[in-house]
Amino acid sequence: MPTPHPGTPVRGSTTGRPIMAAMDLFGRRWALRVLWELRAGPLGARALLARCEGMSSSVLYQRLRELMASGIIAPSADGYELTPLGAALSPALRSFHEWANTWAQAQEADALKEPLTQSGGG
Amino acid sequence: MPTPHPGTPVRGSTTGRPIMAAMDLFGRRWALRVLWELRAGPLGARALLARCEGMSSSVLYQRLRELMASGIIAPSADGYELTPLGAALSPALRSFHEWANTWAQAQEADALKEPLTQSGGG
DNA sequence: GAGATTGTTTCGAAATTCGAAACACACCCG
DNA sequence: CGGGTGTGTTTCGAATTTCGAAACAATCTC
Repeated sequence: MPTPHPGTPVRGSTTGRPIMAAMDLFGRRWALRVLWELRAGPLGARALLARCEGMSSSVLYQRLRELMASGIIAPSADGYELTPLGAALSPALRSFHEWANTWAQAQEADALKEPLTQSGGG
Repeated sequence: MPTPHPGTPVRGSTTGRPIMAAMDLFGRRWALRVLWELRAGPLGARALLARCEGMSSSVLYQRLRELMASGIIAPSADGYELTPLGAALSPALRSFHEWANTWAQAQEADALKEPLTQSGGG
């Protein structure tokens, strides 16, 4: 399970197109979440574990290694922090966040339209 | 492994914050990739399998079920297609794509700075 | 130097994904 | 109608990934 790099074949694509390498990297459990938690500033390993309920430390360190190898995060005095490259992901994460809110609204709308789980919807 | 929904506890968060549900959903292998492949228009299951080298059909159908349950994709006459909600992910995917290109450039720059794997860099 | 806090690794168990094969259904050709 | 071909989908054992809990190391406090 090598860390994907742009320009190198990855799982899902032999071409090494950067977007494919990125999707291999971020399609791993907790990878996006770790970046999300680091967006506001550095955090230590145990702080990250505390914020990501259910993440096991073995996976955290696996992800940290991968993200460091990718140049997205780096160790700092206060734990781990986004590098400039990692910070460049912020627009994408923000866009993601906005979409998630749209999603939530759509689900609420659906719930109103389909009160089928209750007998006497009103 | 229930399909995550905004407003409902998911792996990694009991709060059900939409962004957490989204990260649970998209942090599964091939999920982002399937959306990426569908961004330009509908594709059938076998076409998706062909585009995603190495994806097994069992996982494809698992992801398709989850994405349908989430209202992100829907069956169409030509296979599967993004719903309006799914299409709303395009800005995020595009932003992601741009970042991946930045990443690739950063890696090229690094390669020039550290010709340590060759004895007589030049 | 004992206790508390954080960083990190280890390892068996559980969950996920792979990989290949099979079944079902429609379509086309003769 | 009978046989190929192409697509959609499910199944199941093997391989990989993640979980979960524990342990060890290093730092800081008192």
